[in-house]
Amino acid sequence: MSEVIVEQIRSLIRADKLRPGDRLPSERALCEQMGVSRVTVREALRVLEAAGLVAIRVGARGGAFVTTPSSTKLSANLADLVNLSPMTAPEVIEARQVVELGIIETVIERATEKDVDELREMTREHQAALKRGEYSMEMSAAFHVRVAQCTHNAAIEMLVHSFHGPLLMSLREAQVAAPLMGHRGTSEHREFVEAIAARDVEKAREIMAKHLRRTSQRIARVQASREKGKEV
Amino acid sequence: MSEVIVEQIRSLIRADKLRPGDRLPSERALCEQMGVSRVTVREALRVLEAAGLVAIRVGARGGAFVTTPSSTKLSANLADLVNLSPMTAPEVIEARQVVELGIIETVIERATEKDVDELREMTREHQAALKRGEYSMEMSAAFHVRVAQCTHNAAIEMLVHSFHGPLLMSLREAQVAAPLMGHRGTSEHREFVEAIAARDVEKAREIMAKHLRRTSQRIARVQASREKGKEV
DNA sequence: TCCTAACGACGATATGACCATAAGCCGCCC
DNA sequence: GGGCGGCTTATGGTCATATCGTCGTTAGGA
Repeated sequence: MSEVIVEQIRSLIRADKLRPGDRLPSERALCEQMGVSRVTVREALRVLEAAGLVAIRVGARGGAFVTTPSSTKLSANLADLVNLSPMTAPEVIEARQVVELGIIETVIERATEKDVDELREMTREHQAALKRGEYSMEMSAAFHVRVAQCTHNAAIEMLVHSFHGPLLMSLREAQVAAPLMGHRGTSEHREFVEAIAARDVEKAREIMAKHLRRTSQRIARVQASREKGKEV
Repeated sequence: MSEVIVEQIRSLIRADKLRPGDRLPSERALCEQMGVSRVTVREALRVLEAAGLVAIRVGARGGAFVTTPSSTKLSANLADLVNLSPMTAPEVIEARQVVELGIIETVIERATEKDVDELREMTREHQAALKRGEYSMEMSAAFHVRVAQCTHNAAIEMLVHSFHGPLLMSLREAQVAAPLMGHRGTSEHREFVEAIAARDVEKAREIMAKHLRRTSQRIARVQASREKGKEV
């Protein structure tokens, strides 16, 4: 079975026998090596690719390369869960609130001067973009991710990153990206950064709580109107 | 490309044209329908299967059935990320602490009588198992997941559930499941349940914080000894 | 009526062939 | 002599066909 091949390669990667950037043998070589047909090997590689463990390039010197995994695939899977399972967008938002509020203390504790400077720069750019009418949900998401990076904890960063994918998609699907009310959003971002700079946990919590509450209300309205649309 | 097929089917599922339990056409039928070969269709189905969107059964009346997605696959992916990416076990634990402490307020707000009763029953069973020498990490994980269920939020539940998978694996790999120090763990669990029953947020937080701190120290020791083992 | 054996539908795998792509090489032309 | 374009070749992508294992299903016999 091809599942066996998948597990075999996966464990090779886990055991550090294969490291990110390494190239696996060619499909034809793997066939021979494992004693199976090319179809089977290909199915295994496809699964690994879908899991984000390898990237496949075509052409000469192509093949399957071990990748340093990222949260992208995870985010995509999460998006599926949100859309297909008993998990609803409001629930995801609530989870997001737990995380983003929960990390504030750590953020304030660990944010470096560089972190704060970059956050300030980011809010400046966002407000400029807003004036040009180019402010987007992606920028807002980027801000929240950058805040999470201040924890200097890859797991937390990934968590926040993962949450934004599904939410963005949820909004995009509903095609309501236009009326952003970005003014209050960006100025809240700026206030939040200053609270971090001042190492004021209480204030930062307060601002972020308000900010997330507004966002969640907006998404709730979107959700409601979409449900309504379904009924019609 | 088979990616196209994947997206096509995926969007069919998203658009509710295909619902959980539905059976997709047979491979041979899909070939004809999409104008591609069986290999291509199979690769697409394998990817969907790996993503947890369909389950494939063999034999007569077999085929690809749309599944109601669960967090299982997501959890597996998360485990990969933990093991393969710059993300370390201590980082995951910190993230877990953020979530499990962050939800306490919600847990206390929403826990029903039934929730509390079941938690009490669970701790009783666990203490009995401990006396029989059968207490395991799985039981501890189950407790934390059950607590998360009290939020009645599928996203949060999945989050906590996902965290325990990688951590358990991390411990099992290091083969240190034996010396559990389960006595303090289970009694802390019991105290925690009573704090929930009493709707005492502060006390619950305090107990859980202490509990998680002890667990994280234990895992840190495991990590340290494993690193040491690697060097040798 | 009930049990069993043959049938058919369907996925799993194998084989061999051909196409598309892209990197590297070599020769041609300036 | 150097730069550039076409050729070579390794490699993934796709296809057609064939065979096998696994099941429901069903028909025939006890």
